[in-house]
Amino acid sequence: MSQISLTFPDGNARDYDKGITPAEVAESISKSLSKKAISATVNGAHWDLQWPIEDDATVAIHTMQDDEQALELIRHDLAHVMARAVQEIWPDVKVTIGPVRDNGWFYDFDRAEPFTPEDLGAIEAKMKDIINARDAVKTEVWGRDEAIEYYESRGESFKVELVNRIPEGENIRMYWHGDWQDLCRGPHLQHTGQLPADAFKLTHVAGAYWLGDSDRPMLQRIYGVAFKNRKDLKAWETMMEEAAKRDHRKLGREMDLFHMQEEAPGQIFWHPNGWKIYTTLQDYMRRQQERDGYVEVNTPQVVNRKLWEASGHWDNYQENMFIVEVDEDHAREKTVNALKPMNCPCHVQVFNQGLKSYRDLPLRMAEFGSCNRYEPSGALHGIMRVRGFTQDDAHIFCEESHIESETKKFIEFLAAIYADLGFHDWSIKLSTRPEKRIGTEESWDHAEESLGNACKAAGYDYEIQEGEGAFYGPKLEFVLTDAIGREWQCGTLQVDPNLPERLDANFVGQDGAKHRPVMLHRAVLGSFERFIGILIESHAGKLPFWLAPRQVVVTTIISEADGYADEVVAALKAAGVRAEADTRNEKINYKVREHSLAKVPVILAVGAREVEEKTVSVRRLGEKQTAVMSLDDIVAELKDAALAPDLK
RNA sequence: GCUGCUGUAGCUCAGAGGUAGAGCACUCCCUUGGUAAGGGAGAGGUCGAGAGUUCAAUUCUCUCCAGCAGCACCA
Repeated sequence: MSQISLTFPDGNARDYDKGITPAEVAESISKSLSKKAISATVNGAHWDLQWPIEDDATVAIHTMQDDEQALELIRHDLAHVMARAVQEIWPDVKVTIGPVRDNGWFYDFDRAEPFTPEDLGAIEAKMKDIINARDAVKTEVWGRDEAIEYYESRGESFKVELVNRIPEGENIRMYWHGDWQDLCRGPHLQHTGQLPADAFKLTHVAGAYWLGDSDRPMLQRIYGVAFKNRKDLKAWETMMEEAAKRDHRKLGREMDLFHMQEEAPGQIFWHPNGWKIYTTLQDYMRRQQERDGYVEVNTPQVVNRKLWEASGHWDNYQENMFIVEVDEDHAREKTVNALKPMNCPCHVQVFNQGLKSYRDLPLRMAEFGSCNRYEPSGALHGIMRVRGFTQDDAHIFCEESHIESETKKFIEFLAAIYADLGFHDWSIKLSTRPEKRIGTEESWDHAEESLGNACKAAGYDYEIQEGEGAFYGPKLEFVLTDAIGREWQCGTLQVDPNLPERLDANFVGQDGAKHRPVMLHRAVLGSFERFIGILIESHAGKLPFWLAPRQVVVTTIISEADGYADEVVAALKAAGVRAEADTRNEKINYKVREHSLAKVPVILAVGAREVEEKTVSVRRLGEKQTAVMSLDDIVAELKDAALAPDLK
């Protein structure tokens, strides 16, 4: 038998028989390692302990100390254990796929009856039995026909399809957890006893399409989460509770920001408090855009379908547009309009008025564009995904040669705004040409290169999303991370040579001939509605002072201080601070509690002493201590704090 | 749109085949109290909408609407 040389992480190499498995390697090193081993990394690939090694390789044996591999295996093996538990309880259920995802896994099942929350408990209990049984995991490579015959004989039609989808030349790997069998890529643990019986939880059931295709049958997906130990599971539960506390729908009600109701699904009734956030943010954005060389326009809401046909939206998005039919007197046919789902075609109309010269480019045309899209009912989510929204939209009409410099300028613009808004952790994704596309390879090369170069020139790295671009051009997506680590795609920049072509936009070049401009669609916040939702959740409602809708409440301790409270409020208002007095006949405890819950950043209390000394007792949100300050000092401080970051 | 679940007072929720209840919020009264709920009284509901079963429906059935969790979608 021929020998192979295995190199270990410490640099030492040893010769072994060809075809040796990591399990045997571990055994050769030490008894305890062989017991603790969970998997290996062989030449960079995550490797099952049972898979043979055929050539010289670098080998690292993993134990539960290696978080990345341990979690991957725990979650993956639990997916199998759950599927086994389900089939042991309900033998007629068909199994499909069960990958690792986020903090756990899911597994999709085909079963006529829906799973109930009580079922989840029963499955969990059965899973614990399987873990306690410490059943060995075994694996074999099978031939395609053999595997298909096996699954057909068991009526596992979804597995048959999966086997058929495995590309030629790839191993068809069969796994057993005890007697229970599944088709699986692996790797897996040595035995189910290596799983933590107290660190997983089945979270919920939901429908999911087979292979993610809405034309295919809907299966039942059971989600689970799993960690290395109970402590980590608890931490996850705490984190989920924290996220629930931050839910913008809950905070929106508690802070009296907005409401939504049945008669206008997917649309927002902004209350005075919420609208204050909105307008403050919009005023800020308007100042930024003016400073950065944009011109602001405003365009119609209801536009004849002819324009949408010309732009191509009618063909692609008719289903998602609000159609408005107008039956004009004496008209043979109704006029068909659509509420605008986006602003770009209208912006091209503005561009097309009058002759444009190359000297006019780049032309940066901005609009706080109110759009309406008939989003599928299941997509709606609070103010984050709505049917009526306003984008901080702009289109930069430019020449191809401007793409790079305009993109760099935009990235710097966006970076400054995110920083002002308190988001310092964000990243860029570059989506490149998809399979179905229009335009020449040269123009794609140029556009993709321009976007990449612009990122580098602005000093940012980017991640490439192969084939994720729009059919007409590549795009950048800007993803920010919020205070509890969740990611939100907000900003975007898309290169579009198509729409100017379709809507016949042109400019007179230096050569006196007509040329086609390129459009860059771009947004920083995305939509105000969604962005405000993100702000609320990221700050848990405790917005930065300048954005807080109610900045100061002056509470009285005794009614004799009412007049002074009004004086304090007047002084704050004169300084541009949003202040109100609370002179209700309630105790200070009561008032402090109420305004704290409403997330008012500063509570000023005034009683006999304050009236006497012309001071206020200052209590800041989130702090227990209070401090006495002179009226002049607090007004000066809050006057500054109330200014938007760009006005300081 | 699809699967499952939910819809009772402003909010959070309980309830039962015989037309409803709690806490908080609200109004009034007492209380002037020093930093996260002082006390008392009162008012408040076509039980999401429509149809069906029934002597009787808010409760059971069906349809619709909306919401929630996923999936699909997101120009």
